[in-house]
Amino acid sequence: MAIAKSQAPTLVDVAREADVSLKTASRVLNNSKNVSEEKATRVRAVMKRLGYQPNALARGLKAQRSAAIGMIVPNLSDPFTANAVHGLQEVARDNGYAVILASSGGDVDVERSEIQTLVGRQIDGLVIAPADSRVDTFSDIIPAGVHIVAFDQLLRNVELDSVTVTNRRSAREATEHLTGHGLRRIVAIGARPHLYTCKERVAGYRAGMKAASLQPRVCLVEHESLLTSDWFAEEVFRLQHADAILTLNWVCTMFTLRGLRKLGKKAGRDIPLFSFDDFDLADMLTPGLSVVQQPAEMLGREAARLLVERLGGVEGKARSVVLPTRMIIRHSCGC
Amino acid sequence: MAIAKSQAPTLVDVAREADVSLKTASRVLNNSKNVSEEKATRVRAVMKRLGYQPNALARGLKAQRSAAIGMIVPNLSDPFTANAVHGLQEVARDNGYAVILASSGGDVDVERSEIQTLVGRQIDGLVIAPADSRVDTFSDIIPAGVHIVAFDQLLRNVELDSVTVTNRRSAREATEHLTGHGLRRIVAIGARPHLYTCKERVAGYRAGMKAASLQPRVCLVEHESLLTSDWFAEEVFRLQHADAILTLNWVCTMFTLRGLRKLGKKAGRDIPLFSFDDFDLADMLTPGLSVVQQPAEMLGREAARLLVERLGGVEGKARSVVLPTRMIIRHSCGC
DNA sequence: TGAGGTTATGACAACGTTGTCTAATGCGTA
DNA sequence: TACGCATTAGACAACGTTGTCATAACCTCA
Repeated sequence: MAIAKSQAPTLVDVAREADVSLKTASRVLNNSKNVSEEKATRVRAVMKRLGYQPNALARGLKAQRSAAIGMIVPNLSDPFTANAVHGLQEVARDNGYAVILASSGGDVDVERSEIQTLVGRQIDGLVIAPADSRVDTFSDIIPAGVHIVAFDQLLRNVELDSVTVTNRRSAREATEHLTGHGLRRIVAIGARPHLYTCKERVAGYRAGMKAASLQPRVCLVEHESLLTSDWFAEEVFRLQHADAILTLNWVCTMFTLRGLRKLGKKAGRDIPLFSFDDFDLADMLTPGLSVVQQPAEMLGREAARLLVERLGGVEGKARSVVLPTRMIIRHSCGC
Repeated sequence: MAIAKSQAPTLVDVAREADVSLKTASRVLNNSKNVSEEKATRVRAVMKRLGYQPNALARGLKAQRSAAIGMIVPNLSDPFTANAVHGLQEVARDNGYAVILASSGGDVDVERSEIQTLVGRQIDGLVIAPADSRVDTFSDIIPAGVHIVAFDQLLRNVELDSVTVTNRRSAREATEHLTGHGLRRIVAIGARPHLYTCKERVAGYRAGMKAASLQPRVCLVEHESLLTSDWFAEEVFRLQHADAILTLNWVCTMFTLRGLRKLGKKAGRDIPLFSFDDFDLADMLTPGLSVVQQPAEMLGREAARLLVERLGGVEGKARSVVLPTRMIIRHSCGC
């Protein structure tokens, strides 16, 4: 193991070594004016020699600003989320912010407690994919001055900066694509109906069905894990007589593919399927999955951008970034 | 928007409101002894009323301990990594640690600079999936007292706590499974040959081939993106006359599936394939992909556990946790 | 020559918390 | 009564940094 410093050097050490006052060393560190070139050079040399690294805790304490942002996601295992965090993290880093990650597991209470922890860490801003879109369950514990960006989901009755996709339109277009194939008993399958994305996508689906004068058939469950093969047999096939399926998020798609297979039905071949969220290898399934692709990484980048701008002093009312999705037509829809 | 505190209350505010000294309030906060039940109750009530949240920056500064750990990963978009971070984050949280996430993109220089940032943030420990296993490129910038856990990769000539899987044995078993099918010209395809995992898996593959008295055929590229269909046509088929393929990580598998398809060959059907890393829907491909499944989330949990134990005061020489993988035989291997 | 301004420098306090030390009180015991 | 000891309480300094202010040296121009 390489030689490690037994004690990390502080600015006081630097100042002493360079034979200047603490304040002068501080000025050099911050590139302030009013430091002679001679001393500045000397200080910089000492910093380099000692491997000096400013203490972000002390800085943050003094400046009332931690240069860190929090991000709360429901579940990092979802590729959509993982890619979003990836994008967010890059933009944050490029702007000098660290990202403290927390996951709520979709539970409002966990979410709340994670937020409190983050607030205690003096985050400058928070990007949150709310676990429940019905009410604002957290603004009351976030001090003024900590900016919030709602990610993916929106909250009712709250004006927050937000980043979302065209959920309603995308769902409608996907639905219309299916009705365009002459399919009539199209069943929309979604989960966590209290989420904004779910509601919007259902609304888009309904609009698409209505446009084709078809009766909507919505099957929602509280949690994706309820999408078992038995459930499909009963709800989707016996009750709704499905002749096509629209899944409203990635996890639903997973469970649907598995549930159908257990019933001996192959998605796309035996029953047309359109789904939300693209993922690696969706194109390698047979038939390839037709999907509404969400720009996950870009969503993360935009969330970071909004937040960084706010932290940089941008004022004004809440801004909403709505990114378009992309329909990727493969073959599972019947094409 | 709910009413937000115009200014987050400090312990001084709490003490004043409760009419006790700052120190007494501090004692209550930390459940120290020597506080009368009466004052303790009063202080706790005030804390609750004001929504007091301790300032982690100040605490960390005083205690020389931030209760945060850093994690550096090459790429969060890889499901293996995402799941690992997920596991790590949970265990860290349950032990009172926040996770600051950084990604290196597999670049040693980026890695180094990210580490310096994290060190500046006074992280108590670091979990790192090194971007290059050849040399220790970072221990010199990490102060003594900051514990390190090597994740997934190992470093040469360095004794660090580490969490890895049985790379060599798993690769050997996968290889032997293929040779067991009577396949002879099995080509191993890997990327980033400087990584420990790659070397180990290649070694395991060689052992497996040797056991069957077969000539090893190793095709390594610097980066997965070089695995184009042209490359496959030339390297794998024209030069090596492959009659089966073993891919050594998830990204390789992605590129291989795509590259083969462009050549009009279907992995598993036209040419047997075994691969490292399971992923969602690997079972839904036709044929289902036979894989070496890595316990990604558990790896993350173990890394966090090792680190938390060290931070809790566990001494002694470096500990290596090696987790077993699981062979999931579907049909792409020829079964 | 001297008033007024600019530049370079450092002493000191403060951010919010906790460790150290001292003080005051009550109580049991010689 | 007087002493020691345990308990409770608070004053103060310190963690590492930066903002505020004071000071000294050096200009410039009348």
